[in-house]
Amino acid sequence: MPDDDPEVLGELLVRVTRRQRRRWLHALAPWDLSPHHVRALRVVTERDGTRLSDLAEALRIAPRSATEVADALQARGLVERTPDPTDRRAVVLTPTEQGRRVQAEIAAARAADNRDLFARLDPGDRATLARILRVLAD
Amino acid sequence: MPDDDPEVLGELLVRVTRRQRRRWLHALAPWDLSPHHVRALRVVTERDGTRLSDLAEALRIAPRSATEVADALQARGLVERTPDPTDRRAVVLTPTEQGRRVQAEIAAARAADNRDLFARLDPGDRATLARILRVLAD
DNA sequence: CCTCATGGTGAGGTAGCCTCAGCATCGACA
DNA sequence: TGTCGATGCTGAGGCTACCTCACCATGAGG
Repeated sequence: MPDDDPEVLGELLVRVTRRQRRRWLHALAPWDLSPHHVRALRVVTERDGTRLSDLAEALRIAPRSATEVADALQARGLVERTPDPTDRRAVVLTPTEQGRRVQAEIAAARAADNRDLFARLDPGDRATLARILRVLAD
Repeated sequence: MPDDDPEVLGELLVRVTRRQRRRWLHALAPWDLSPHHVRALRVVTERDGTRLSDLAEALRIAPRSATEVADALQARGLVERTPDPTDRRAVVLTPTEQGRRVQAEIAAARAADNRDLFARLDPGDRATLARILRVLAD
């Protein structure tokens, strides 16, 4: 089996990402948040004033499920629900002070995680990998 | 942000694998099997005569959950439960004829999927990618 | 205004995990 | 050889994260 066999590459790719996912899960433990909640928190802190429907779209889940994600983040004191001033049907989510802090901490943890993983490559290989991945990501 | 920034690399990596996962999910639709069930079927067809406890370990789930996975595959006529001749407490799973056929078809689909994805790279880049991923996979 | 579309949520269902308890059997040891 | 803790599987019951469907309030265009 040659080294550029697509099967081998696919297998390697899943191995690397599985490994990385596990590391990430472990790194997340201190905050007791699922990756999905983390993603939601990130969406909410990125664009200030996120509608539930926007959140649903960003997370690619049904609107009804976005309600539950919002409930969870709100219960943890990370976001607040406030009425949308421009549409009285709508609700916008805004991060609390704690939400912003947690989001920042988690972003730092992710950065550290990535640095850790890719530190095994020299700068040249990192650039090469980036180029190749860009081709695959389209 | 330089091209070899770990953050960028991490982001690219998840983008590529998310894309690939979606393609895979789509490719799997004709058989109406979840990725997890596919993985289970593969485990069972690889080593002939798989104990439930072995399956649980291979899938990294609790033994009780392996029972359910086995139920599902059995209900679809893909595997059979037979008593273990060497231990009357145990149950071994063996693929049915149909199970083997489905497993082979799915393996072919995966191969096609991988060929598709990596066809965008020339052989040199494929080999380079393999080398780099091997470093990351450890 | 009236009507239809849109934003959020209650109710209720499913899939896939889990733990705990229970039963049969195994294997080691007195 | 009888006993007893360990092992293999499964029933019962629970949790989480999704889903659809129905409902209500509000918005926006005739």
